[in-house]
Amino acid sequence: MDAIKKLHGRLIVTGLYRDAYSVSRVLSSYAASSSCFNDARLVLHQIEQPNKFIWNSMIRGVSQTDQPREAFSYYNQMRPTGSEQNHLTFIFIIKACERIRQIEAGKQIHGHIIKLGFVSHLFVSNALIHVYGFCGAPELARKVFDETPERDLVSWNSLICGYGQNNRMRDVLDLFEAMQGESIIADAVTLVKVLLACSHLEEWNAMDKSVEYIRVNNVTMDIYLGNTLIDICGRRGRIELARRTFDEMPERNVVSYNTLIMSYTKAGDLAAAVNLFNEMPERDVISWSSIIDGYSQAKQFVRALELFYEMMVADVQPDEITLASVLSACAHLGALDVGRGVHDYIRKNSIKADIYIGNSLINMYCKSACIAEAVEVFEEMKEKDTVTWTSLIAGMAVNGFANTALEFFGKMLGAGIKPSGPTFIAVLHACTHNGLVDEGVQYFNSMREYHIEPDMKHYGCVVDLLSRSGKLNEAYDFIEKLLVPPDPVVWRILLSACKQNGNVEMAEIVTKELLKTDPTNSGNYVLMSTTYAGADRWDESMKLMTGHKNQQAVYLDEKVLTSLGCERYQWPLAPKANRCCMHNSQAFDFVMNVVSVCAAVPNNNQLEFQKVKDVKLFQRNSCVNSSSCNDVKLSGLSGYMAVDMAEVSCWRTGLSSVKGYPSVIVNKERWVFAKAV
DNA sequence: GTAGGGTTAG
Repeated sequence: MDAIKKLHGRLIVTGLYRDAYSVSRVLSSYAASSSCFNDARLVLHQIEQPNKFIWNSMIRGVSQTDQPREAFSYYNQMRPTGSEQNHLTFIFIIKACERIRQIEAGKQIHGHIIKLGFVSHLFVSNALIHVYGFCGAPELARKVFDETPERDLVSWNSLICGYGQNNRMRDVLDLFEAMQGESIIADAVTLVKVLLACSHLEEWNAMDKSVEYIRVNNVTMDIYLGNTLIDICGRRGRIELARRTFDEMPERNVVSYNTLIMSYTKAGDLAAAVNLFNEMPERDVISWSSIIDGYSQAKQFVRALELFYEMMVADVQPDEITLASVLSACAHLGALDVGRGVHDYIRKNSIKADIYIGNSLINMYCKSACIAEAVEVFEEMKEKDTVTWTSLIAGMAVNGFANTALEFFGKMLGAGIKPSGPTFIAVLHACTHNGLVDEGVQYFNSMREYHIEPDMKHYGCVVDLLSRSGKLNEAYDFIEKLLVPPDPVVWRILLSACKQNGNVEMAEIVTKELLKTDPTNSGNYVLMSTTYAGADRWDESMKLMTGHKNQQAVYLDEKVLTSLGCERYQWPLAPKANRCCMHNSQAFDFVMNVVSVCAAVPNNNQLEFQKVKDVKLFQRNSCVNSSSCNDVKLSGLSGYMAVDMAEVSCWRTGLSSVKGYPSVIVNKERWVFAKAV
């Protein structure tokens, strides 16, 4: 382009700028580059009688800018100046129709083409086939295709692309068949569309045949075809075939790498994805988004955020897809500060705030207990779907706004938004946290009216609902009457309610049930043991505990303990002791209690999150029982928070279930039980 | 002097 500018300058200096040939070369080069299109406009103004070459250059050029509509203005200026359109004029103006996606414009141009006798021009009719397919009228494309006297491979491909564009996958495969009937050899372009159609229709036989076709007919495996093959192999879980395709491709580009990275993360092979990411010669926004998403899928949320920072440092602009993924990582971590930063970034950089971004923001704010901000985002959203409503209702339900949650559920139904399974989980949580037992049961019974089949999570919610209000017998009967075998989680919810209610008898019955199906889960022993402890039956409690071997040393800094609010407990630690031995699931219990204490500090988010951060530090040195964590998530026990290996998210609540909750800790010598003060 | 068809993320 510098050379063109130089040439332009010389023309002006030497007075040759009126020389039609030289000037048109300069104009054509300017026009072909969308960043220099304005220079083309200026040059055009200097030309008294632009010829068709110049008009064509302008039409082609402007179609590629963000003002493709202007192409019609140049097209309409052609005739009065005495220059006539040629076949290229039509090819270029049809591209402009495609850019603005207006079929009416295409039809109008089609009329001109017929009038001026260009329909029989192969490239022109191919362009027509393509524009009709692209603008949602594959029938019209077909009509041009059928009526045209001459066809080539591009005619077939254009028609096939039109069907593909309009999700007419079956027609794509039919046309491929028809091609073979006419002994036309397909090329890479055809095969890209055919393979995608097979993948959409999950026609694996047809797909294998198409791959065979490529081999038999020596179809060139170019970048597009290779990338497509990697993609669909990856989606189908045939990761080794995807890799082989990648390795055998004569040429690769950033899409090849991105596609294979996504195949790996989908297959759960994060290490391979990371290796590939590190090997990439260049990375675009999709590369970064894919690897960030890969870390999130592997639940490595901290690492996901680190990659996001690296992306910013590498000066790659994140888009709405990246940011939605980053917000989800923030939500998992309860990283409110980062989440707010992302929200700011979205506003300041006019990132397209689509429904995914809105939903992610709501989720992030709700997981950070910032319901007011979640509502603000909700109200700003132009379009809302089931996820939008459900996220907000769930956030309200577990953050002490149960009534508002139910009110919003009513509004959701009123707005004609279909509730989903998770919506009912949220609604049942709201009832549980508000003691609305009968209403909760009614909601549960109404699920089938919305064609939603309750699953184990819903059963868990109902058990939680009944047992939290002391209806342990009803909860037990409910479990007994289930038509499917109850998940251990469901029993465990009841068991922990027995503990809360000090109902040792039922706890023993439930534990017996639990040990039948889930004997290796240390959480079961802990719950029963602490139930005994709560009833001052220390011998039985100790026996259960020490009989279980899975012990692990964890390091507890006294300062950390104090900063965690542990002074609320009677710590049997020697004054200078800085470590103690803790059972896996006691470590879990410990975290639970501590976070509950944090959660009970009203209106002090900052304090709360500071503490949660420390809990994370603590957690890193311990082995927290992850199945217990899932139980917590499901049941909303212990102050409505969730803990798991890689995350701590803390939801504040007005209730404090801490009081009277026995905490089990241990000193160097022996297990000691301490009761909450 | 200017030409037509295809691939990746929630």
